[in-house]
Amino acid sequence: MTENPDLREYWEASSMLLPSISIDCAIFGFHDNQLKILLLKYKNTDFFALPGGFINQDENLEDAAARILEERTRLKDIYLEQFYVFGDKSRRFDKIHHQLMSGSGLKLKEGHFLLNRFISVGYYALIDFSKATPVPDILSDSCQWYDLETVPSLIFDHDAILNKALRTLRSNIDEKLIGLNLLPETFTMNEFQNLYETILGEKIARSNFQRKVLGMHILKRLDKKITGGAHKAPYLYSFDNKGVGK
Amino acid sequence: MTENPDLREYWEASSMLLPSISIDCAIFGFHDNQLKILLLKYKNTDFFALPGGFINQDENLEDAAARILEERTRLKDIYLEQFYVFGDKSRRFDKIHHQLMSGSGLKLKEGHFLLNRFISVGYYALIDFSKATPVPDILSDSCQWYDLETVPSLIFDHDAILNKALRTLRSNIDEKLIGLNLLPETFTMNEFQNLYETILGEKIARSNFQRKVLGMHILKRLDKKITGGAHKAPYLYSFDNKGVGK
DNA sequence: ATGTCATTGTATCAATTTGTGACAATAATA
DNA sequence: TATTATTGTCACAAATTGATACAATGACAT
Repeated sequence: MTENPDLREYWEASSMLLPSISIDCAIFGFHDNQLKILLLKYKNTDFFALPGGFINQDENLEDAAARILEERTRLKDIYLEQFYVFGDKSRRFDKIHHQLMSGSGLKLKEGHFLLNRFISVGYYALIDFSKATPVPDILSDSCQWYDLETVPSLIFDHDAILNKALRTLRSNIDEKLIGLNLLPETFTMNEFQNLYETILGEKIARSNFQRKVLGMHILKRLDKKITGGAHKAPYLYSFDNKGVGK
Repeated sequence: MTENPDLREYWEASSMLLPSISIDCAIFGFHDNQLKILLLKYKNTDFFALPGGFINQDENLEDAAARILEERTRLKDIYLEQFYVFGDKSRRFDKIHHQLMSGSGLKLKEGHFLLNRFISVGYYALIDFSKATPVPDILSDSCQWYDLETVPSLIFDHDAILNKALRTLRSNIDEKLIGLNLLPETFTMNEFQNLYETILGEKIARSNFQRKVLGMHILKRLDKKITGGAHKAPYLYSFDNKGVGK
């Protein structure tokens, strides 16, 4: 039933993996003033999920998360942060897995490791949207960005996972210097403010925002200016990496 | 070599457990104006560790943490919070486990589950010191409170775990209403302030602290007063549980 | 070139929050 | 009844945050 050698490999790797543990990644990007989330769609189904994976026996948890992220985005050395562990006993998704597999023309043998209960470590990643190259995994036919406003509903308990990721993102917005990872190299104050407003879901007074972030001394003002519209040109900024942030 | 039936049971339960995953608990109490941590000392060794355990196949992660906590303190329904997952590949503690076991007159067979790599979910618990009854586990001869100022060094990576727990506790002090769980039913403003100062490791101006916490509207002032010393008697307070906290 | 336009950078003042110190009130003790 | 140490509260200063105003300035239209 499975002739594809990649699939075979995927299948038989389970003895190299730590049992019972998985990783799910909420990968955030920012584009067109919208916060985006990267989702997989399983082949021949309408099932969406957060990218995830497992941990190799000889791999650090952190490295496994980074690897999973790299596999879906082609990006290395990315800001990643644990946000929660999902460990309910209901996290045995055998029925859904059977459905997902049949979408790929596969049948899971009884006792297959995917049919077990998993405890999943949630990581969120913040990436520069323009640099990512979304790559579907072997069971999915698309890996795409979705506006957070209009996310489809997700399988497993991934709705809850995404929700928790978002709440953590919001509450970390100041201390974790989130802009640094979601914005491109250079950006205007306006773009930075839009990111804040989008994550927090509320408007911020322009002049106060400027005062606040300049007061943090994390920005370097570039003397160049941008060619925008019929109005005063804004400065460009970049983050001033003096030992801070990723 | 092992004749003790409890030990036998402990031994053979491993097939009921989720493999590769453990839980470690940093259990905090507050007494004599000191923040305390509950530690186990392994039998016939000088090895100290945070209380920990494993997750039953049919048990929620959260419930497992609560059970482990209850086993060491006899307390149910306690404030518990995840703070981090420790997942380095170096977390295979076979050598130390062999040493620990020989303290209990035991020898681990090759392939015993304890000799594998574990990923550990860290929980911290806040408890009312006066209500806890520390209970050693089957491999330890003491379960005792230690001043955080003078904690002995811990085995495995438990020093790092305790450290992370403390940092999380500090940064959560305001939003998580930590006093509610560490203080007895009723307490004076001074005791509350001492708790804050101890956790944060810094002095707070008395009048500001009072203004701040009263402004939170989480305290109920009890009209009674305490019999203290030769000075004005302070009010007693209790937490005003209007849907907040635990 | 010149004037118009929309947006930007900064200044200003009000409102709120936080830091510091002072002081009267008061249980227990002498 | 006076003394003492601590408590609850207030009053003011300093700092932070919120709201608004306004001059500066690229691009475009004329």
